[in-house]
Amino acid sequence: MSDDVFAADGRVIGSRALVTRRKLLDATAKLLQEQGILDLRVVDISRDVGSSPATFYQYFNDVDEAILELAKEATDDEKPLVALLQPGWDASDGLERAGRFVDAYIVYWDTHHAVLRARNLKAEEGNRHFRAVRTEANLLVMDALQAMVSEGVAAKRLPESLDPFTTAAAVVAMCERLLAFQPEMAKRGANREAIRNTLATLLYGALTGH
Amino acid sequence: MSDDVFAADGRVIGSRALVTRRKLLDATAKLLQEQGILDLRVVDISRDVGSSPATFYQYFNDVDEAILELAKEATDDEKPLVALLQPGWDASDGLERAGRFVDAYIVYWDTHHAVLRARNLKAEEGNRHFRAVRTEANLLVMDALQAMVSEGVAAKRLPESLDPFTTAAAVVAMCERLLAFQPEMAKRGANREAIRNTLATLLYGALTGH
DNA sequence: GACCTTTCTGACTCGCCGTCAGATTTTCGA
DNA sequence: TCGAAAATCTGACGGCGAGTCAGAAAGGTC
Repeated sequence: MSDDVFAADGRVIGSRALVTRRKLLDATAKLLQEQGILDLRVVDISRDVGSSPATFYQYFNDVDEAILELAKEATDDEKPLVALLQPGWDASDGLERAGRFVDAYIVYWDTHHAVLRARNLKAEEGNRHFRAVRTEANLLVMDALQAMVSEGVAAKRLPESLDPFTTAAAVVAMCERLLAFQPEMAKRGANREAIRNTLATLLYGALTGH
Repeated sequence: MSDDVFAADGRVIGSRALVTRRKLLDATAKLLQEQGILDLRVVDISRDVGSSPATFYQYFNDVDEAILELAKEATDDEKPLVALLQPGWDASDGLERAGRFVDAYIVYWDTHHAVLRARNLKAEEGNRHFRAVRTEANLLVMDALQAMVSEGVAAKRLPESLDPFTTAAAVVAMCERLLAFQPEMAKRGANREAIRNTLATLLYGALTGH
C-alpha cells in the first residue's frame, strides 16, 4: 500500500500538483455546501481555485470522483466516534454517555453534512463506489452499536424481536436524519438542546432498554 | 380554490393538454426512479412520452416544478397513515398496531421513494418550495405522533427529557432512513421481516415507553 | 542556459437547456 | 360541413457547461 496520490490518468503526482489537487477538493467541498450537489459545476470549482476546467480533469475523471474522495476523508473523522460506543451504558451514567456520543456525532455531522448528503444520495441511487464508502463508514459505528444491542438482548433488558443489526442501523438512521431535519425543526420551537437530549434519551432507550 | 390546472405561462389548460401533462409527470417519476435525480434530463422525459422538449416547457418551468408536483401527489398518499396513529398503543395490542403502521409506511415508501428522496434533497439544500411540501407531509404524521408522546410523558410512561415534537421527528426519521438503508442491509442478512419487526418494536418503545 | 519533466490551459466538439415563431390539431359557430 | 379562431405542439436556434487534447508554461537538473 503506497501513499502516492494519482492523477486521473494514473501517474503519480508531485508536490506542486498535490497542492492543486487539494485546492480543488476544498473548493468542491465549499461549493457543495453552498450550492448543493445539483448545481455543482466543474467550471465553478475551477474558477474558485483560479485555474481552468482542464486542470480539474487532470486530477479527477468527473465531479463524482472528487466527492467520493471527500466522502472517504469524512469517514476518517467518523472513526473516533466508535470509542464512545463501548458496552456498559446500562450503568448509572449511561444517559450521560449517550449524550456524549450525540454531541460528538453532531460535531461530525455539522462538519461534513454536505458531503455526507451527497454520499448518501449517490449510494441510494445505486452507485457502487459510494455504497462501499457509506457501508464502510456506517459499519464502523454499527458494529459497536450491534454489540451493545446483542448484550442488551442477552441480558433480557431488550426484547428478542429487536434484530441487533437492524437496530444499529435504526440508531444511525435516527442520528443522521434528525440532524438533517434540524434547521426546519428550529423554526418550530425545537432548539438544539432539545434535539440533543431527545436523541440521547432515545438512543439510551433503544440500546439499553431503560 | 379551483381545480384548474395551469400551463407554465399561467393559462388554464384543456383536457388534451391535461393528458400530455400527466404523461410528462409519469415519465418524470419513472426516470427519476430509474436514473436518479442527478441524471434526469428534460430531453429524456420528452423522448419517453414521444414529444419534444419544448412541450415539456409548456407545462413546467423546469424539472424541479414537475418533481414538486409529484411530491405533492405523494403527500396525498401519506394522509391515510395518520389513521393508524391513534393514541392507545399502550394497550395490549400496541405492538401489533405499531406493526400495522410500519407495514403501511413501507408500502407508502416503496411507492414513492424516488420522489421522496428528491424532495428531501431539495428541501435539505434549502429550496423553500420543497421545504414547504416536506414540512406539510411530515406534520401530518408528526402531529399524531407528537400527541402520542405527550400522552406517554403525561402518564409518566416516558421520561420528561423527551421533547414530543423532536421525538415525533425522530420516529419519522427512523422510518424514512431505515427503509433507505434496506437494500444495503439485505446483503448483510437483515431481511424485510426483521426490519419490519425491529422498526415496529422501536416505535412501540419510543412512543409508549414499554 | 539547454534540456527534460511536470503541470497547466486555450480552444474545440458535443449535447442539453430553454425560447420562440410558426405549424398542426381541435373546437365551434354559422 | 366549412372556415376561422383557439389550443396545442415542435423544429430550429443561441447559449452554456462537460470533457478532450495538443501544445504552452513552469520548474528542475546538470
